[in-house]
Amino acid sequence: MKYSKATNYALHTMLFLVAHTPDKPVGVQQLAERQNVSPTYLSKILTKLVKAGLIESASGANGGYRLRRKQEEISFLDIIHAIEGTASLFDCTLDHPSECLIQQEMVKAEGQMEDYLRGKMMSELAEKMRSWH
Amino acid sequence: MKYSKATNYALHTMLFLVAHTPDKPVGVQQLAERQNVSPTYLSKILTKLVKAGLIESASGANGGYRLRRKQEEISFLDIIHAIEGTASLFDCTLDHPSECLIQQEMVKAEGQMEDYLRGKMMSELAEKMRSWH
DNA sequence: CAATCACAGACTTTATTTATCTATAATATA
DNA sequence: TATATTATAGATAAATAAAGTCTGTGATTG
Ligand code: SF4
Ligand code: SF4
Repeated sequence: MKYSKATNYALHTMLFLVAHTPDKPVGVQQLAERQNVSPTYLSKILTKLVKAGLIESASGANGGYRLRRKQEEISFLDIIHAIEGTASLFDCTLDHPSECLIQQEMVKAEGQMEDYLRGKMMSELAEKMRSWH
Repeated sequence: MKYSKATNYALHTMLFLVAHTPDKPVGVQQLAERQNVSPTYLSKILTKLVKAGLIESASGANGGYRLRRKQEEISFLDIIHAIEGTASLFDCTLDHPSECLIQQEMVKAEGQMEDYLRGKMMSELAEKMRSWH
């Protein structure tokens, strides 16, 4: 079990957009270079973020991506859910999974992780960034 | 990102071993039937649990698997780590991941889930089982 | 109109997971 | 001791998922 590289790309892109000057859209090419990933692939990932309402895109010259919400309203969980989906990490494969005890505990455990990620906003990260980089 | 089916099999097997009469080893055939999985495949999974020291195996007639520790000393996390490994769920693929802020937060989030799983013992589950099944 | 950009879908490649098959080693018991 | 029974190991195959490419289309700017 691993987070996908797509999630990694998405998180780093969001962090960059947050740290970057607001309002001016950033093209996928620039974003892709920083992460050593092909623009077309990154584009596919960012489209998911667009559909999730986290960023917005502008076609044409001087187009690109920019934040849609304020950075203090974007959580890690928002981004991760946009990429990985919201399904549970654990699926009881047996026939009566609706009341599966194991399943229940696994979901609770996952909930702990999600709670943390839900509370972790991009603004906080950007703050730390500024004092380091 | 999903937990593997192997983890599911391992957890259910452990739960069965805990709920079952202690001391008498249980063969992989019996364990496999309950979960609709091939004995050889399950065997491979259980061997990981053996190597992790959670259960022990006995060859030959009347052989099989039995718990090695007391059930109140076996946590969900023990089982999951035995199957999935202990590596972090998130790998920053960029060049300076040692001090990656994103990585740090992801590891913390994962730690929340692990804390829950570390505290969840098989004995507690077996308890609930008894009052249901 | 021409250049620039995002989007969509088909496709390929690579990696991982799941599962099978076969042969070997250990053990009980008849 | 011989035989049946059971776990283990390793090679391999099949299925699934993730990662990445390619190409064409549509929107926007200037
Ligand atoms: S934990 Fe109990 S209820 Fe859930 S699938 Fe396993 S046996 Fe069934
Ligand atoms: S979060 Fe900052 S330090 Fe970490 S990889 Fe991204 S840019 Fe580098």
